[in-house]
Amino acid sequence: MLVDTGACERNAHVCHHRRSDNGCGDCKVRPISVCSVLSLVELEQLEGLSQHLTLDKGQTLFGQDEPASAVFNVIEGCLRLTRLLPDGRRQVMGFALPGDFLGLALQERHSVSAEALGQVKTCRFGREDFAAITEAKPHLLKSLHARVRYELTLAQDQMLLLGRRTAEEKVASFLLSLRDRFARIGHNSVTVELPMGRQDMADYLGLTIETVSRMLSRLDRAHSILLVPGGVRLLDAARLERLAAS
Amino acid sequence: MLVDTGACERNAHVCHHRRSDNGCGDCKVRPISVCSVLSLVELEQLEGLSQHLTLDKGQTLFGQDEPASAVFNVIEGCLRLTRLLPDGRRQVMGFALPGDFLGLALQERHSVSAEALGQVKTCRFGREDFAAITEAKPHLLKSLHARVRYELTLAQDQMLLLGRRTAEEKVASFLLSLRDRFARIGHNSVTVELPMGRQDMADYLGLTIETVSRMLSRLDRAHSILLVPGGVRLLDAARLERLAAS
DNA sequence: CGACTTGTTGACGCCTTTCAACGTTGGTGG
DNA sequence: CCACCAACGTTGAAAGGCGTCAACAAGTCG
Repeated sequence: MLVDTGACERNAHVCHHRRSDNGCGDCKVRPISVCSVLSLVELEQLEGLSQHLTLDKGQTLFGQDEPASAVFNVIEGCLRLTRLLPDGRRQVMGFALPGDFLGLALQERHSVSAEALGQVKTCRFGREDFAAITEAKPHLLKSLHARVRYELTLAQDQMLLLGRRTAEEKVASFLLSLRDRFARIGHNSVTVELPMGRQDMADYLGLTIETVSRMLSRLDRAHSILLVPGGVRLLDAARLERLAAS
Repeated sequence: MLVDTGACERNAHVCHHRRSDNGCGDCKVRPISVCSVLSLVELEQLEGLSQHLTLDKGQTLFGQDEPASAVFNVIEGCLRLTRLLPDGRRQVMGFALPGDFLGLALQERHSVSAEALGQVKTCRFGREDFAAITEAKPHLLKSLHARVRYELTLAQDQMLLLGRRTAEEKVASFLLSLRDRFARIGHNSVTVELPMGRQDMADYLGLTIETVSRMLSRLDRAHSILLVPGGVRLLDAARLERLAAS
């Protein structure tokens, strides 16, 4: 379980992008990322400082307690953000989707580790570079600030869920929030993709894998959802909302 | 449980402080508050925009979902930050101590309600005024940004605690973290004051009041702690650390 | 003192975990 | 093509930790 500094990027595919066809101007996630507040001129300045970085399923972008040498925009794919207890118990702090920014906390060391749940494409900025950019561009700092504040309210939602909700409420609430997140990045459907495994869901919701499986089965039997390979079809979202009791 | 806008300040003692003996220059919590990054000149500008506001035990500073019309520095006392589920279940998101800043999330509406656990003194800034100040002073924005980022890692700690720790670990961990927080604001002692009731601790840790009471009794019988009126004396902090398993 | 709030303790019950077995899927190689 | 295997998911039975219910103690305020 040891994670070296930079280990993450050893097997990853790095690409210093020049003013080519995958520059910032063509970035798929620009409108939903922190970069949305930057002008075209500013984006050109950014291009030289960023690298594209691709991870395969299971690879680690950065590890817990590892020096935070960079921050990332997620362009494509899904990552799992986890924190470990010394005895091996694991808490998934969240899942990062396209448009999300990794490294908001920007401490000396990463407080979580980030692992790819499938193929992932990211845009990497060195820590020093990024600090200099935010220093020079107050509106970017404000955008980042707004994002952390939003993350904080999400964390509070999760604290309420972990502390005061039953297993069934947790699972129902999780499916709905995932649907909403996918909707916000353009992937709008009654069928919600589940890029993470049952164990990841369990560690996110403070449950065991068996309980998650049982609750999904129960919702399926009640025709609230339909379990499909790789995801879930929400048949009765209204009932889920009632269960989630938000 | 209805909370009117401004209801908070109806019964509170408001004091527009002028360049008197309790101006920003003499502020007890300045070195540990967000204001620590401001120069004396800037503090003078601030004084006209701030009000002192005193609450008695049980009074509400602001309520959940109430429009966020102001932000606050806590000068003295302790507040409870809570979020409510429609059915009445409650999660305490945190406790605010002197030097803490309330309203960091700075959304349209407050995501939590803040209630005084004893007599509380705060320094109030109108939302518009405060937005203008941060707009004009980038270093204040950076200081606020650093604070939210820190809050976010604290929230992650709490998520790990809520999701993956046993009742005993939760209580032990809570006592230690409270000791550390008091230490950081100058109140350094083996006897940890508990300004909140058992129910508040329970709602913070995702437990019931009975379980909190039982765990405290168990730690007391094991001579790890000594229950004293209004607080706890930590007799064997090392054992607590081991229990907390951080 | 008496009513009320807050905290403690015990007995019991239930929801979730634990332990275990089985089914399913996907990749590999005979 | 299919046997084989490992990883993942599902389901059942039993156990246990924490919640629920209830009684009691302690402190507070009129």
